[in-house]
Amino acid sequence: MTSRRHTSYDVAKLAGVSQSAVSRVFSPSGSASPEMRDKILRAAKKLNYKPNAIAQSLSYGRTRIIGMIITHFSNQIYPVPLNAVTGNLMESGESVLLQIAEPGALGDDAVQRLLRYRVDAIVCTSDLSKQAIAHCIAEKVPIVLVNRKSSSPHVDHVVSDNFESSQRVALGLASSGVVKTLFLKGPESNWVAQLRYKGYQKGCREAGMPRPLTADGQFTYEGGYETAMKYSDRIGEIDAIVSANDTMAIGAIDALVYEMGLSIPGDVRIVGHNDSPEARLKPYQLTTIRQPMDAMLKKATELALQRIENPDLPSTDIIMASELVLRKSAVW
Amino acid sequence: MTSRRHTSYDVAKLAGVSQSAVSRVFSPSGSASPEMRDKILRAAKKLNYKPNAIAQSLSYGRTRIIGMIITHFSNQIYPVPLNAVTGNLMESGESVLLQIAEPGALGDDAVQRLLRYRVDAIVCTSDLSKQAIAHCIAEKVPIVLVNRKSSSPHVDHVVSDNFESSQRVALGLASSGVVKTLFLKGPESNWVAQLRYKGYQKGCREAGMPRPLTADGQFTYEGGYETAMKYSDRIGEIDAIVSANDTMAIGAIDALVYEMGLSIPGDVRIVGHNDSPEARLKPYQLTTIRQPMDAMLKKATELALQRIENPDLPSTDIIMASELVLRKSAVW
DNA sequence: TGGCAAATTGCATCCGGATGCAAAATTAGG
DNA sequence: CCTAATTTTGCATCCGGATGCAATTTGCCA
Repeated sequence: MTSRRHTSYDVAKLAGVSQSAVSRVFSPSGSASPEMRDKILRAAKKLNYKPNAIAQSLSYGRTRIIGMIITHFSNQIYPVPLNAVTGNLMESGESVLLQIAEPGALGDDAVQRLLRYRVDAIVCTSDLSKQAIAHCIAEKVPIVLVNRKSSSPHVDHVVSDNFESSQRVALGLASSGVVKTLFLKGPESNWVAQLRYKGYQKGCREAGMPRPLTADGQFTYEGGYETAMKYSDRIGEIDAIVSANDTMAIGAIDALVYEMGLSIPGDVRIVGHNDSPEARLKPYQLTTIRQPMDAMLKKATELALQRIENPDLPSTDIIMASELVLRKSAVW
Repeated sequence: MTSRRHTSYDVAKLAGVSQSAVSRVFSPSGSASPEMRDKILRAAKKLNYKPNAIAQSLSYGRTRIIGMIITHFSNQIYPVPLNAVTGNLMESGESVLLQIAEPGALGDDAVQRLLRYRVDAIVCTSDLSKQAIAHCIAEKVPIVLVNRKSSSPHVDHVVSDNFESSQRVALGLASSGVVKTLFLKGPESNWVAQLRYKGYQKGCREAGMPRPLTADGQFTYEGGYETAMKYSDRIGEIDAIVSANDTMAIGAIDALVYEMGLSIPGDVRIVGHNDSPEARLKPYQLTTIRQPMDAMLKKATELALQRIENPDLPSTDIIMASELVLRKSAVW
């Protein structure tokens, strides 16, 4: 089989018509007579012709590609329901060009690469520099940040109510008699981690609880595990541990229950954030805050698609309500 | 700011040279005098010009994009270390166009979309029809299957030793005195699931164990959980449960330990496959088979890149050794 | 059946860079 | 200092489709 890639010219020649006719038959905006359409479609089928999306992009001025930047956490994939994104986009005929950013770092390189491919928009769950965002704006590429914040007025945001939900955790715990707590923080540089911490502090103040003890668990299992071990002698004074994500909470539980022989929620209550898959497992039954990541990403892609159509829309900030998932590890 | 997208023509005009000069300065193969290079780079910087990758693709005949098709499992992201792929590719200047296929279905649509974008190669962890593969071959797009098998001689494969590793599980269990076992199967249509089942059966035969009982858990937590519950009255006769993936094994453990009050490995031993993140958690400590998914994907992208350079290489089948991870749930 | 509007089709050009070829400029050698 | 070899640079064209415009055909109605 000597087949090379067939083009609209090949189809045109085979069907005995002009290239523009072929183009028109394959374009929703073009029209053609029934016989012509028929002739061309037959020829196209024979050659297994499909329009070259790259060439289309070049003349159409749109690639129908959405750039997506996600962070991966050390040895664990960032639990982004990617299918929420791609599923949503596939219906509108868009594809996803993926970039993965290191957890701490800025996704600036990723942005550059995406811009070079002239993606129609960028959905990003990673930190970006002001400059990177400025580039997107200058090139008029809409950008939607998911659970991140930028000060630029030209950027859409989709976030969950991180501050308020953590605040409510404090109030809830207080209502069940908890007084002394330990808060497991995420990385300083992480906006979400900070909000959850601040929100929890505020909640403690409002509830009349003392300032929580705090420790930095870097969002990792080991961070949670080791923090718990470090507090082993003082654990008696602590009524509850609140963790900025589930991974650290799971680590802490493993230390408390399986190393120190404590029982949960009997000796200590635990609350996490994110409702990750482990949280619902029988040995944990972790009370946690579920952010509707699925819906958030779906919304983010919708916003992106909207803004592609209508670039001058005022920028939108969407805050989606998290849901408290009360399981056995802490109840109120 | 009225900025539109700047092109090589804009840069050329600003620098007072021809467009081809600009192109040459930005192309590794092109050469230019130092002053020209300087003038152009200055102008380019002023306009923040970067070559349009789409336009480059069109004339270069390569997109520098790798298509990737992954499956997602119901409510859980397929645990593909995507960063293994993208990290590897980023170094060679390639990007990833992502498609997500439904678990059962064939990724044929995904292939079509990728072909329309003229990706340089496809890496796929999903099932594909013969026809889809034929299309790739006809269009001379290299395709690498990860943990799947096709009969086509033009396709590269990277798989783990699914059959042999499951076989070894049987021998290992037998050596520790296990006789009667239950095997938790994955979906019929899944090639990996089948191999693990067959391998385990073979191992049983070799070890002189009776044929294992079998149940279909569809690779899901619920599948494992419910199967275990169903066998609750006969669980006394069973020495060990072997599961074709960890998710089902975890489900089974939750049922056995937290519903039926059994102890592991005291009453039943459990073995899983995949070494998923949950497997190492304290309450499970699941003995499992770890396939080097990271290395497999890395190898797959390497193969793809190689074949892009040299399409006539004989096709390669790589089988990577899995590793037995002995934890508490079963020891030998 | 003539005449005009509407639909069909093809031609030419554009999208943004890459590159073969030839003209112009530089360098080297005698 | 002049010619030949070499480098630098620009012109023209190509990659594969989309589309405005004009030419051609078809259809409709009087």
